[in-house]
Amino acid sequence: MANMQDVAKLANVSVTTVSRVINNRKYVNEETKQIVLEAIQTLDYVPNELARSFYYNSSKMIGLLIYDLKNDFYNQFITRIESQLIEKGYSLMIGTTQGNPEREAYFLNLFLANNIDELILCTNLCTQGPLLQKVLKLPLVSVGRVLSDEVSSVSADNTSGGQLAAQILIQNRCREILFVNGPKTLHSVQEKSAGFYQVMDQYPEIHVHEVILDFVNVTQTSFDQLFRQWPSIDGIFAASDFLAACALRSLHSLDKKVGEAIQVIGYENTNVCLCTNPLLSSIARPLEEMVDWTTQLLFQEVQGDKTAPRHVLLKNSFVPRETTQWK
Amino acid sequence: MANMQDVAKLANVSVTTVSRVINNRKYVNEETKQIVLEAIQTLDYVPNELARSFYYNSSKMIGLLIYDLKNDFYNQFITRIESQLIEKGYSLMIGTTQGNPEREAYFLNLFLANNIDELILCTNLCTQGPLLQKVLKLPLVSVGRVLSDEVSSVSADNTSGGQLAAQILIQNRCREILFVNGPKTLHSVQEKSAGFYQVMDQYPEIHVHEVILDFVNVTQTSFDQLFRQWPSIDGIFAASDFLAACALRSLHSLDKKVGEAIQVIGYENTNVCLCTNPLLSSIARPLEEMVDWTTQLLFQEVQGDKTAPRHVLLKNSFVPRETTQWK
DNA sequence: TTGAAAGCGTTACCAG
DNA sequence: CTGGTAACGCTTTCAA
Repeated sequence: MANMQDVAKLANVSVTTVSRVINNRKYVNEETKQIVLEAIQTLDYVPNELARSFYYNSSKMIGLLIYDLKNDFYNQFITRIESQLIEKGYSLMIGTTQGNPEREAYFLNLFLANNIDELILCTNLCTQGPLLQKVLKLPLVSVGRVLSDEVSSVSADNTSGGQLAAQILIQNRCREILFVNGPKTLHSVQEKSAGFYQVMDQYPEIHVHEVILDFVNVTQTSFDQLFRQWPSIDGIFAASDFLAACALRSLHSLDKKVGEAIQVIGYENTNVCLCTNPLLSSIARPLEEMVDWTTQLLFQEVQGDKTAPRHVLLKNSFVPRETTQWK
Repeated sequence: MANMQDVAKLANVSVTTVSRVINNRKYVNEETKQIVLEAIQTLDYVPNELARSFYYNSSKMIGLLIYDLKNDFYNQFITRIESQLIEKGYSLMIGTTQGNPEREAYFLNLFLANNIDELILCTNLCTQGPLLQKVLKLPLVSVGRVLSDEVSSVSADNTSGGQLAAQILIQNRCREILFVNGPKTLHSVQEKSAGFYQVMDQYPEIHVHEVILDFVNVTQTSFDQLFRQWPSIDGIFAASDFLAACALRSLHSLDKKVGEAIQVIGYENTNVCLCTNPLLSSIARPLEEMVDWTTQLLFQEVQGDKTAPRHVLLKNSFVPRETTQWK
């Protein structure tokens, strides 16, 4: 691969001049510029970004740590934020932890060693000790959860999500509700519950059955049993769309009219909602707003304002589809 | 951030010695080593990977260009291959083209400028001219499609996928089949059709209705009309799982017993299959094999054997679920 | 077993 | 407007 020296030699100028041409600096004669550009063309010269990053000790890279790539929300998040970062001349380095502490440490070290300029966290951190200390020195933003007071964050208010679901079910005149919750250890689950019951507690005449199911290891049969146990359920709030999808299959085999005799609301508005039968109504996080805030906080931090972490909390919204009736 | 000099100074040795310690070279006294390691500890020193890459003119990075992150198959692909590459000391730099030629060029240039060591292509390329020339000089492997004779590739034989679907439907005694195909411009679609008809043409008594639908802009209503037009359809082969999911919703509203009165087979075995009602049977690509071959070809190429591109063609398999009956 | 110095490709500074 | 040179952090070679 040709380098700046080669170009300089061919164009009969100094490397300094070549550098000036490449970076579009002033103080270079138009004619000289043309000669240099030609030389660049004929040599197929590409500036070595590695050398440049090395010199500036800044890679123009932003690390993004995430649990995995399966999540629809974070997929859309990545797509949108990547476009915004490209515009600012940055690109994304993505690491998936898979819930594996070693992978987490591996990627954090990789990010650090590659001098990423900023860090976006889309997952919980289990790293401790010196590595964590180094990470916390970076400008960073946590997305979807508040990690600590010191780390800026952008998240959606799960409490409002729970409230919203409760309100919709009540509006739709449900009287006996199945609340399919996730593991209580998750902070998001706790918030969701809190919001849900905040509203429900105002309606003592409405009965709520709460049940805790694993988000991934669910099958239709888990629900078959529940519906046999409580046959007069007329509303369901599921803590994930996948959970809701399983419920729908069970309801179908029991010949219940979903959207009429029984209302179902999922959570997170993933692509699952577009494949179920009937199409699943769900609670959605404000994607665009979250991305825009993340970008803003990120570059606010990079301005050196590392002393003032901010926590942005946004509202969820309801996306009606076929599993809820609405006027 | 501390650098090697700082460590050397603190440990009262030369940078050379520090370098030796870091890289676990021999010819360094055990005591000296301990002193250096301590210095590294106290200074929180992290070797600057950028400087190292710069020196070696190799980033230990592998570029991966992909259409987007929504695809379940490629998500799993990335997850698995990333683990294999990490083991070999490489990491992944991911670029999503979104079908945008500018984005494609942007990422290819980014990869080139960052001296990626190898390239994995999980999408078609529309880049031409000098950029393409530079890209083709890299060791690269195309996944999912044969790009050209000169580029090694790993893909699944869509012809076999089409054959497989036809065989299953016939085994299950379908007599009037709806073949919901995608746009003929796609190479994969052509292959699939070829395989499907290769088998079907041997059974003149079976009737096939072929219909071409857009993979993404489909709704249930597209199917409502088709089933009204051909009410005695008893088998469906859809060119994508999403297409099949839409068909299922339509069948449901028409009260057809799926899996009994009518058999449905999707394509690609995405997570969609786990959300439909009933659960969708589908044709799957051999993920593990594809990843393993990709890794192998990649490192075969990097050994300098750039002159002998190989094309690996693997077989698809059938994943039975609830939309097909089977003994 | 250790260290001094050259070199990787680029940019910034200072002289001309 | 142009060019020489130091500097960025690390590895390697060669000499001690």
